[in-house]
Amino acid sequence: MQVTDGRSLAAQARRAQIVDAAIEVIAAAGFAQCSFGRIAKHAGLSSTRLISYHFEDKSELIQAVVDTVLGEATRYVQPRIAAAADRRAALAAYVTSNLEFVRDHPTRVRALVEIFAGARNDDRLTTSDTPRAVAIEFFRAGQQEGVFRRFDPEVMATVLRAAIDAVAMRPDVDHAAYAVELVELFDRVTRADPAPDTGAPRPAHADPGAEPQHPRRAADRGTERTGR
Amino acid sequence: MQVTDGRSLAAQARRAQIVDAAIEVIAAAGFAQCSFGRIAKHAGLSSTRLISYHFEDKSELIQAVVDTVLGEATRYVQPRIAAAADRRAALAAYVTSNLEFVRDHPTRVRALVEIFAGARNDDRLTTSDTPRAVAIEFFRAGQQEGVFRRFDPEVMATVLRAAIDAVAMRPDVDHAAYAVELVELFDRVTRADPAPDTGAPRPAHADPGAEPQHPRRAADRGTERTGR
Amino acid sequence: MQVTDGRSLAAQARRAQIVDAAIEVIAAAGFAQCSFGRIAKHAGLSSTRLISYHFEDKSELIQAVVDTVLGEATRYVQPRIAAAADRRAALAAYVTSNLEFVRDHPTRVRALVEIFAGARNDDRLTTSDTPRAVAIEFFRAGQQEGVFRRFDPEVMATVLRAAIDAVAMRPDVDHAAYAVELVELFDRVTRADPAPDTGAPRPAHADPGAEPQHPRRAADRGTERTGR
Amino acid sequence: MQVTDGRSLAAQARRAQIVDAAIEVIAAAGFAQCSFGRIAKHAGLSSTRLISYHFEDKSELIQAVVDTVLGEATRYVQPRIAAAADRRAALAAYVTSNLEFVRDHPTRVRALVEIFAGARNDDRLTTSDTPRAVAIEFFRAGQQEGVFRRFDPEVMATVLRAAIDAVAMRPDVDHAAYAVELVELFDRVTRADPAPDTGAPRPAHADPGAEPQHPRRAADRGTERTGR
DNA sequence: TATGAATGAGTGTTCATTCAT
DNA sequence: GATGAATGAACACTCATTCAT
Repeated sequence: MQVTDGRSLAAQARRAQIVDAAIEVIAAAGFAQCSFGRIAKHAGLSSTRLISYHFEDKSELIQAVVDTVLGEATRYVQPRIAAAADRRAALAAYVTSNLEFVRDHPTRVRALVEIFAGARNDDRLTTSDTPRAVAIEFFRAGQQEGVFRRFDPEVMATVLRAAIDAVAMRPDVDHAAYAVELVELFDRVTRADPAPDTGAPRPAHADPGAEPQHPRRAADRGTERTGR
Repeated sequence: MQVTDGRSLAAQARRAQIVDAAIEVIAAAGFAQCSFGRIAKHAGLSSTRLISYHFEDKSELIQAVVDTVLGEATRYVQPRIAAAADRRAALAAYVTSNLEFVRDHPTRVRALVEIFAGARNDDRLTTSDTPRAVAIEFFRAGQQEGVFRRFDPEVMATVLRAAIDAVAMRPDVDHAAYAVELVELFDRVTRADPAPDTGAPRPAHADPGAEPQHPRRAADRGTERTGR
Repeated sequence: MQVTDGRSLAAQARRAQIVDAAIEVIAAAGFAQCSFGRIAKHAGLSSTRLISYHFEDKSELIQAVVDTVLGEATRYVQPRIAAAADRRAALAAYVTSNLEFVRDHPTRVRALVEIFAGARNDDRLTTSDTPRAVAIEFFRAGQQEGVFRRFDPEVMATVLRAAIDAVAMRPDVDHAAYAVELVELFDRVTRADPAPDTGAPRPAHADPGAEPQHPRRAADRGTERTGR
Repeated sequence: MQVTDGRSLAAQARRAQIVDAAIEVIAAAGFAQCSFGRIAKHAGLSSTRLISYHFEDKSELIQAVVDTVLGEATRYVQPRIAAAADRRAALAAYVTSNLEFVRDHPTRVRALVEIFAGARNDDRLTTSDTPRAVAIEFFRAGQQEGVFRRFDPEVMATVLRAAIDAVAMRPDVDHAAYAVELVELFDRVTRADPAPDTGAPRPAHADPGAEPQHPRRAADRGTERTGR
């Protein structure tokens, strides 16, 4: 009975099996219909007792589903962001790799979205590192670097996550095309305005007092755009 | 016993009372927890029988909720869109009035979003005129007029609706600020690129009143689009 | 407001309409599923209140169904029996006309059979002149005339009624063929044995002390049989 | 936890207890009134939950009732038929043993008849080997052997079954007398007519042991039948 | 580690009936 | 003569959970 993280290997395998069954049930029938009975039937277990044996209660099972899928997604997306040459490429990588993960694991992502949509506060889901929070931080950093224009990072993060999650719920979507569109969309809407070549006053919403944008980098981006 | 639309006034009032109670229950506890029992308790009814007396079915009640809220929203938003000077102003009016409706009726919108998120296909909700479909048509028309750049109208509509609906689920949001941000965001991301041949400076916000859209220019942009 | 039997013509018509609807519901869905709600829906009534207005309670409605159909059947069958030349022809007429009535009014007979099969003692159905009682009397009379052999009239009546009622529940049956078979069957099984041409003792079950059978009539029947 | 047929002994006992209670409720109150609540009360169970725990469905419970009683009846009747010297004796044994079973287990047979009368097609009862089908086959075989006269086996089987089932619904009946009558009745109505060419006297009851059936005679009767 | 048995609360829905016009 | 509104009881069924091995 080898033990890691306080659980034997057999128990870990059982938990994983149950989590997988739960994911499939949720994705197929929705969070509301995800009962121990359904999961047990889907997993071929003789009784629901096996589930309540391995999980303290239902919310612990749901928590395990969230942690599992979120972990997988993070392990897929993060290195692709880290490999990006600069922050704008990172944004593109973020969108692209997220949509790739959705494409490759539609069931798991659907389950996640269903849970986030259906769970209530009293279900006591703890998601310390919610994707939205990560995105907010990402945009804030980009703005401090002067790569992104001035906008409310929370709003933009909300829109970004909503746009990605929406794909998971539309099974008919062409992921590749959607990805191209979304990359273009968020590139347009986040990029800093080009430095005005005349002395004309800047548009009101760009705060002149903020970190000035490096002309060189802006120019780079300009040509980059032209080349597309 | 005056009768409109085939139902007595008393019955209409009861139905409205029940629909309102259902909305509040759904917004507070979620679609999954919206049972006749909860609704009856919330509305102070003596038994759930009163609900099944006035509604054939649970799905008929949910349908009534959807029709009610969707009707209210449409009656609020549509005249504001119609009053806009041109399509880009209409887009701003769309975003703004939608967010105003969310701000003024957060409970009702939350209920609607919960239903759309939680309902499955076999719940047979009939929403002939789903908001997303309306938005798709809106963007398509704007592209034909040459006011919007080339993008996939379905993707854009998905993002637009997702962005608006997301607000309803975040009760802490500053609606006014959010509205300003979203207007700016969707203006940037939809507007047609400036004609590349003139070096003339372009105002950051194209004032629709100052620069009337001529069919000819729309045609120009058309060729421009073709060149991509 | 003309009145017969204590009820106005309009009320009589309504009652008949409701009775007809009840018959169709019972025949189609069974006695157990025959609820006021179903009847009202089938008859196109806006509420069940109309039914409970015209009938004291459910058992009165069922009683009305029984009386109606039983009356119709009696009015069809009785003259045909009365027109028969002798009792054996009357038996044939009984079987034949009963099956004709079943053929022509399958729905009504089905309803009747469903009621008799499904009703319990506490449903307080009063059928003073039940078909089985009539048949018992018929066989008893035939035996006294010496036309029928010795058998238990109750058993024979039970079998006769069961055989006829069974047809109503088998919608695929060829009524004409069934009628021919049943006539032959009950003729064979009821007819008095031919007078033994030897002095051999009669079979045990024929009580020699009972009314002697008229040789002439028995002979008639014998030739009649031979001619078939 | 010994296990037979995939169920523990305890579970089998519980199921049997519930089935027995269901039988008694159905026989006493009718199929329509057979609810989980009534069964639970009759069996002294604390809640209906115990029933739905041991049976997937109400229809599974009813199916269990049918299988149980039909199995018992078959196990009683079949060896008695098999022990009969010839087919006519088998017919007598069929009637007699059926009525004996009815006499000894009136409640169980009543329940069975109630179910068959009250169940509808959508109750999806699977009775592959319905008693009527067995009877049809029995008569067909007897005709091929030349033991039975020409008649429609389906009609005869319908009458036979209806006659037997009717007894179960008449609690006041003298089973022994009824059995004697029915045996006589179906013997008379099924037996082949005597060959018309010989003037030899024919015993009222053909003793099967005395007059062995020769294939040749069967052929004779075959042509005789063709002549009708 | 696993599991069969049991359970009370709650689901939507149907029922015949009563009340008040 | 007709009807809309209301109601308590019962229906089969599902739920997560506890008990006892």
